[in-house]
Amino acid sequence: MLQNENNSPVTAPEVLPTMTGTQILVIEDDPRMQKILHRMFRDQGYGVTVCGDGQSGLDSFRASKPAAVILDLMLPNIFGRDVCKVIKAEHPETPVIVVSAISEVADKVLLLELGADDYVTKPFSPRELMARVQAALRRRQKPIATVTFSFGECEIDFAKMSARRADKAVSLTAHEFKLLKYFVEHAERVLSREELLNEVWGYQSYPTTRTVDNHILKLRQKLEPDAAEPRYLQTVYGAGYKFVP
Amino acid sequence: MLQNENNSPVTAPEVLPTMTGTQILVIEDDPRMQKILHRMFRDQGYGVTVCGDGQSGLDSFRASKPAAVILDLMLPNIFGRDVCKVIKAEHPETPVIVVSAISEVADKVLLLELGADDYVTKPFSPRELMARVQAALRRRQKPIATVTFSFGECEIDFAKMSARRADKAVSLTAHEFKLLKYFVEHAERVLSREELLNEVWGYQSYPTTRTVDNHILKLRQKLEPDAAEPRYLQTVYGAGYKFVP
DNA sequence: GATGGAATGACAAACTTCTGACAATTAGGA
DNA sequence: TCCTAATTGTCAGAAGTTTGTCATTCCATC
Repeated sequence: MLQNENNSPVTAPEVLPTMTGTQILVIEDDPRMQKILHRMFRDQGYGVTVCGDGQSGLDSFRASKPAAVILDLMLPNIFGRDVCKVIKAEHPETPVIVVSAISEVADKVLLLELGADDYVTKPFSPRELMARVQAALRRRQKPIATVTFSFGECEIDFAKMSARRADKAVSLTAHEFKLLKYFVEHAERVLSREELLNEVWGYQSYPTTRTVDNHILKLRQKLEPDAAEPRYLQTVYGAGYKFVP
Repeated sequence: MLQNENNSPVTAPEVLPTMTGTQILVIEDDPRMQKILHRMFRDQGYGVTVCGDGQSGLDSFRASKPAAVILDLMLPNIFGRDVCKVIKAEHPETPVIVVSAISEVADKVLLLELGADDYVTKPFSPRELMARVQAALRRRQKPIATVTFSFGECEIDFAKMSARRADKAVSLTAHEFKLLKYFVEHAERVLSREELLNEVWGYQSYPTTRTVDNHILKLRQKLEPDAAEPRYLQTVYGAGYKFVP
């Protein structure tokens, strides 16, 4: 279903069809290692993106905002260490686990100086890498301690990107999830449309504020008991919206 | 008069102290760009200082302590990167957003190494720069999540835009919150209608002074134990009003 | 092309703000 | 103390904004 299954190297970002699950970005140039890592994480239920070089890795990182990055330090084009630095600068919360052949203690220090969260030296056991990634993810999970969040008769699983209302599955789009997540993470606070546009939609696109309203509408229709009388996604007239669980 | 909501007191949950006109320092040598940036931030309600070179920029920075710095990397005299370094060394909390023609990843790394908080590459959309500045400012004030203020039997939460009196929810409009916030921030001081109109209503609109009275009336009705005998929002005959908690 | 999500535009509905009039109050001088 | 002028309180609609909602268009993906 994707080229990692055979042995050809992947250079362009390869996103898996199955978008569910926590996203892991693997930046690795060795085709064999690509394959191993990909299968490993996929089998554990993660979504995996594999990039063959630093540049496409960075691009993919910006595009998909993965939950964690596995980075091989031996990369063409850009040095792995620079990739690490940029990622850490742009998004310090994202755990970066470095895979390398380095064994020198001095170099390990350097590594951690780059901002890497952890490192695994080749050759490594898959289980060790997996354990370290999961540990790193666990450490980072402050904003939403539990991957699932409940309010009223709704239950949201942000990791699985699935939602249920009154025990019936409700399908939300990617944007709707993002928006809902931002609300959950900033519960009770009044959030202006501007802020929502910036934080949820990002800086590249500039939709009208009407867009926000529309998505709120959709969320209400899908999650509120009575969309006409919103209880959780409240309008704050003249200011924005706020989420009250 | 809508999107400057983000820097005006109530709509974006802001920190209590010093809410009047957030100051932005623009260090940019190109006169045309100076004009554009100046107008842009001014229109959004920010106070703007523009400097044409690094040295005066640094001087201004030290003198006025702006809330954020917009820095063009192509500067005469001192290199932009040095300006950035110095600012970050002297005052690490101040967000520095770099504007440059750089697009190379390697250079971006360098940029972030300098301590810049974000960067925008030319040509950029004004909205993107604005969005990034606002995002940077927002990030800086996160620690103070809820800002509540109490007086008498009233409790105000400016972040949630909610108010209670004697444990009963009271609904205030956006303007009423803004006004109340300004009073809270300048407690005990006599505030003239002129000042209130300028600071709370902004420079775009020019309502009559009767408007202020009306809003005071509303606030009194909603928050005072006896609106006819105001205790907290006092009238100072011939001068204005003052808030006494 | 067909599909589904996202964005936009338009219009009505909901809500807030403003205005102007008049009443009530205050200050200060006769 | 009384009177006058100025200032402030209060109210009810008018005027203006903001939001809900739907239909339509756009866009990318299949």
